[in-house]
Amino acid sequence: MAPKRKTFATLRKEERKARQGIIVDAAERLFGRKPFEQVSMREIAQEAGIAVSSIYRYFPDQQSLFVEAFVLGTQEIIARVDQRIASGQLSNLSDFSLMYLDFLIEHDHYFRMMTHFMLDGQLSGPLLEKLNQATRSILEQFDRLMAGDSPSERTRQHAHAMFASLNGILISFRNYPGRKPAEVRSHMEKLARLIASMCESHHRLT
Amino acid sequence: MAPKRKTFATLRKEERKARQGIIVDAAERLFGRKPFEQVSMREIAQEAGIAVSSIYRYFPDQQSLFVEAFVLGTQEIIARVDQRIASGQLSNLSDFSLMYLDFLIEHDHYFRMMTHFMLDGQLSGPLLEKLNQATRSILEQFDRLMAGDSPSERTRQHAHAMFASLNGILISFRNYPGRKPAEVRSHMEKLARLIASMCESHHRLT
DNA sequence: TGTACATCAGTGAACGCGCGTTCACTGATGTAC
DNA sequence: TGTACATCAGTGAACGCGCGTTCACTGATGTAC
Repeated sequence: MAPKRKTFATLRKEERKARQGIIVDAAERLFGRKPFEQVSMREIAQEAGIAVSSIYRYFPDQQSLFVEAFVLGTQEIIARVDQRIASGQLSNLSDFSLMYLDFLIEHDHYFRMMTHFMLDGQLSGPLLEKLNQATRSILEQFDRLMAGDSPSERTRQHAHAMFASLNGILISFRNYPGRKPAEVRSHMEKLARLIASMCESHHRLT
Repeated sequence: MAPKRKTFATLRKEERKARQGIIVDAAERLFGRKPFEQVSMREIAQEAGIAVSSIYRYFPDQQSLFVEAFVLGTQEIIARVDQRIASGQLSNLSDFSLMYLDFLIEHDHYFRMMTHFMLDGQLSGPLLEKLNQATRSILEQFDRLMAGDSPSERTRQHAHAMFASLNGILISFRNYPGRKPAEVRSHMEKLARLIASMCESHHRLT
């Protein structure tokens, strides 16, 4: 009895997870179309092809749903980076920075959420913990790449500086007035490369 | 008749400006207490000691009022910087960066607004223009300080990088989990100094 | 000086809207005996 | 195999709230003759 029940129960769990996924996917599709703060539960329901009230079977409230979407995004970027590092691309800081930048330019909604959560931080306990974990993971990626074999306080600082700078570039020039998206992007990349090289040489020399 | 009428009219204008100022001040006081997106017209009215509908005698809508508050903030920071530069303090990039940082840490609501507008950019024409002008002014300050006597494309890039990095520091570590405000601040300052020195030496050397 | 009129600050009450969330219910599927 | 019961996905309609904004009005002050 125990194994059989377990299998059935597991299946249920999996189906539930799959349904949650459908809802999150619908939300992310909408995030691609408009600022995520403006996406309502009604819209998500419509996009997912279900009733509004059904969403509440899978998420206790709107914030949890949004945080879930954010966390999935984080996992995606981390997986992507890990893979590239393992395959030997992404050896220097400049490449890594560009990849981080490009990911966030393309997944703009994800960047918006990140900024929004960083700016507000009015989250209840467990959600906040999830988010901090996500941010920490990203920071560690920077850290690992710069540290090479010997992590140190100094390296950690450079990693922080680099992380902050890239976020700052994304914030500060995203609405660069009078520029086309492609121009904005190339300007951002130029700046990222500049800072990365500054950071690298400084880290090497001192 | 012409001169007399003019005087009267001018007085009226000035009184009007003064009343606008009272409303903006009330708003800013509230911004110090809670995130500015959460400040409602009703609250501002109460804080200013007037009726809600009275606000609409002085501002066409909420957004204009907020933008006005933001623009005044920008003017304040620029005036402050100009003064210090004129008086000979603030000769190097590091000092300048720290001052910029400190201003935004202390006027947190101002930083929030800045980020919010940068992130959204869903403003109608004239308001958008006002904001861009404000941002440009700040960027020019960076530019002027680094350029010394010979402005160049390269200098401009370094200024941009510095500007972005500082904004990024403010965004990325403002909710550094488990740190007290004083610790956060000193961490931010450390990073700002690090980047400024990287930037300075790089700009000098190459 | 007195009178009729224009201007404008200021107001309380109401409008209309969109939102997140809850409720009571249906119907299908699985479980126990 | 049949029956009574439990579980749970899914739903449409409604609740309640807070918000920005508008409206019709009052009363004070300035202007013209």
